[in-house]
Amino acid sequence: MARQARALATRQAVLLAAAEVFDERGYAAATMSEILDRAGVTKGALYFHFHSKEELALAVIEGQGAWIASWEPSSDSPMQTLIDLAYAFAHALQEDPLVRGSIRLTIEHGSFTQPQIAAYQGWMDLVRELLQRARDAGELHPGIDLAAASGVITGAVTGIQLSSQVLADRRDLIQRIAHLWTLLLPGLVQPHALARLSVAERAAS
Amino acid sequence: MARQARALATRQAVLLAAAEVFDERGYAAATMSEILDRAGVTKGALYFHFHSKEELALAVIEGQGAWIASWEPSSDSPMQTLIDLAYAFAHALQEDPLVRGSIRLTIEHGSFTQPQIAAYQGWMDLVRELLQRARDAGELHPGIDLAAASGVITGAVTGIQLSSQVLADRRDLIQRIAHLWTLLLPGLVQPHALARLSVAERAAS
DNA sequence: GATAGAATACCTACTGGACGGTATGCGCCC
DNA sequence: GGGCGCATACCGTCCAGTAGGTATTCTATC
Repeated sequence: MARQARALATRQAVLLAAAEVFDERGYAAATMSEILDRAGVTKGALYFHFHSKEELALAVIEGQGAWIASWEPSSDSPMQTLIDLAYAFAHALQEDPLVRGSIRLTIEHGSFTQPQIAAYQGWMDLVRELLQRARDAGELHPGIDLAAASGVITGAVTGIQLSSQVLADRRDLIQRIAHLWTLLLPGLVQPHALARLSVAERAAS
Repeated sequence: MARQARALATRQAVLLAAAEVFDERGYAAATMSEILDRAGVTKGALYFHFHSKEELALAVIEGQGAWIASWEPSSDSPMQTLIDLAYAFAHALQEDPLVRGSIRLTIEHGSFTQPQIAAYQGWMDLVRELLQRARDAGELHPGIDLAAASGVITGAVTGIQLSSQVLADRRDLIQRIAHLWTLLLPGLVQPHALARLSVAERAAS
């Protein structure tokens, strides 16, 4: 382990640089040279750790799963947890290059289809599970289609994130998420539950 | 006009082929050769009509504006018109290659930023105007922020379209749009108006 | 309504550069 | 001293764009 300390550092540097470049340019327009330069690493070093551009991209996409796995649900009501998740994700999109790059690669379709679908599915599963718990807690309207609702929520967050990125470099992302929840919750949760939810972002725990 | 008949045909063929390839591959991964082949046209012909790859892409993006301009609002309530617009757009995404390519180029950011923002803005303006009329007609909840709502709606449609594309090649797009409206309308319109709206797709006029 | 000639529309062959990937070699730590 | 981690130089390919020539169609003049 110790002898790999340097190796691990360069690997991380490459991964970070790759995520940044993929985020800014997209997969096809990203060049290995730019990743090299930004990581401050030579070609030999990069290709020692990642055998191809595609493998590198897949490693970046993995970052998404890592973020989901590392996310800790608040000990609040399921619905409130879902709301908080959206804000936590929004902040990750603003600050964590790996998440940013990962999302862009997931959204761009063409080369990878398989892992992209898996990444999407990871999100939908998480949202759906929270919705399920919200239903069990009696927060949701009766008759809500959980699969449909989780599809709408993930899709809407995806799109809102995207338009915020194109129009304002994600600076207004938090606000837009707030607007989304404001409009979406009345169709989702029962009035008594709605009254107890804080739609705006809450202070980080 | 008559003397340009042939020229116009090839120009259209190129534009169509370009839209298809851009839709399938994205801007950077799209090659002029593939566009050439698919259009059944030679390089000289293409470069006579479009002087660069970028110019070609911009021409495709224009298709979006053309679609908006050619769209005719139904003579129904403003809110119903907005709902119908989403379905009409969904069908265009399923069937009209120019719209498909146009959307992908708009969503991919990087090279064009300026025209992309304009395209986005066109959509938001249209949605906002319909919302304004809906408010004037007393359909909306009081206190709805029109700018915020139009941002949420366009963003949500964008993202839902995208996830439908990645996950199911847009086959379930109509359904997903229906789910979106089902969840979104209660937070947007007043109960008496909601009762009069048909959320599902209506037969084409 | 034929003819010249001038645009217009298109074709083919080519070029320079950039890109992803590789081969080979060298130092440094266990 | 052996393999892990990295450096450098190089290769083949592909791509956007161009140069220069050719066909096609319109216009003008008779």
